[in-house]
Amino acid sequence: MSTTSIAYHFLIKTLIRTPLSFDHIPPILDRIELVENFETPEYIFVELIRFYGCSGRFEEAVDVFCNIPSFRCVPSALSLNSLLLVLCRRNQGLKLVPCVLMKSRVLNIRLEESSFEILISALCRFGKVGYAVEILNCMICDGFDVDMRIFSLILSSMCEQKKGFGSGDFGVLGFLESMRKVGFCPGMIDYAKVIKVLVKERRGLDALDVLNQIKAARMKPDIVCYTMVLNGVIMEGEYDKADELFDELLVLGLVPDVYTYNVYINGLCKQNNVKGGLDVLLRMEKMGCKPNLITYNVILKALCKFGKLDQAKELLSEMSLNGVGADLQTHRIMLDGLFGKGEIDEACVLMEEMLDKCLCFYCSTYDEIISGLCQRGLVCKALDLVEKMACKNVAPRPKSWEAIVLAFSNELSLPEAVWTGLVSSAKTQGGT
DNA sequence: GTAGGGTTAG
Repeated sequence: MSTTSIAYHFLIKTLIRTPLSFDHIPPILDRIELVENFETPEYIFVELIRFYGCSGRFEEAVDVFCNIPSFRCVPSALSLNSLLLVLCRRNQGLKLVPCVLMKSRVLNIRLEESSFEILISALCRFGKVGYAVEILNCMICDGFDVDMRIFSLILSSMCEQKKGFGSGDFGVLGFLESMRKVGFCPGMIDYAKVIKVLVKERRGLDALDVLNQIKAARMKPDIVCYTMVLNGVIMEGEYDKADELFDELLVLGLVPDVYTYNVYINGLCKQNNVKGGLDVLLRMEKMGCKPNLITYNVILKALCKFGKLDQAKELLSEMSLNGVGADLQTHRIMLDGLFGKGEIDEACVLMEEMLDKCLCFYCSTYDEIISGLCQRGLVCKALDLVEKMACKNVAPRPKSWEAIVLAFSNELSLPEAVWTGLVSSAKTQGGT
């Protein structure tokens, strides 16, 4: 390498580090091109491309790349990749990519596996998985060895697409199948992602199918996969299959964790088998698996649904003894349960407690309680609650006001508090 | 050998 080229490289490197040096670069390049006659090393262009690209000057970066031959240099995938990398960072740069690819053909640059990888990851990042798949197919056709990471990346992007990729040949399952034919060996994470999407799309039986595929590939599905599939079949109401799955994972020597138990208990509760749910709760504790908030909420909800309020209250104190604090959801479940069983007084107490504890969210049961009180002629009590809600900035819905006004309809005039409440309620409704 | 992917309700 010539001393001159080293000097130019130094000069350019220095300029790149100097702020606002854009104007100084073209004259130097002109000089190298027209006055000097050394073979310019490619890495000088790589640095320039990165520099322009990182400054958002995509066109200039592309110009540098296209003009490389004028500098007595044969461009390779090295400069192409550096250009692709910067262009692929932003949508604006991405638009120039097709042009660059055509130009690189003219320049006789053979795309390398790494070039494809850059393009595919960019397309996946921008949510254009369809194009990523097309490029993947090109790679396969051209006889490239595709890195497993690329398959996983595309699969994972497919799974993250907002619009479900659904069934058929163009879905996740179709992709998985066709990629397996060209040598892709999905790992547990790949399978888990596919299962997750299927369950999310409420296709529990397809998820079960994938679980069987894992087994067919002589792999042992792990507890996460089992848990998701279990959840999937339960959502589809396939409770027999759920039982089979639970037995199966035990036979395989997998240890259910709190997620697994929660899903299973939820399934039992959905079958109205609260007793079964409680049994499993005992069993998991015995096995050393601590129930969490979700475990309790699921069972509490089932107990309340069947009006087993005493048992629910018992479980409530049990959970706090176990160090699991009730959350908003827990309170809502209990409130609904109490109200549903007609225990308005207790529901009132709980409602006040919730407001005191600053669990200050709007809850439709509040309105039901207020209406319920009004219907029983306990309008003063209802007004107390409304006031308490106001203190916590929780506004009753119009339904509550209607009930209150109705309760006063036999009287000559509404109390002032009701008027102001009504007015501010109207304002809020108008504003939203 | 590792991490990582998973649970109620709305």
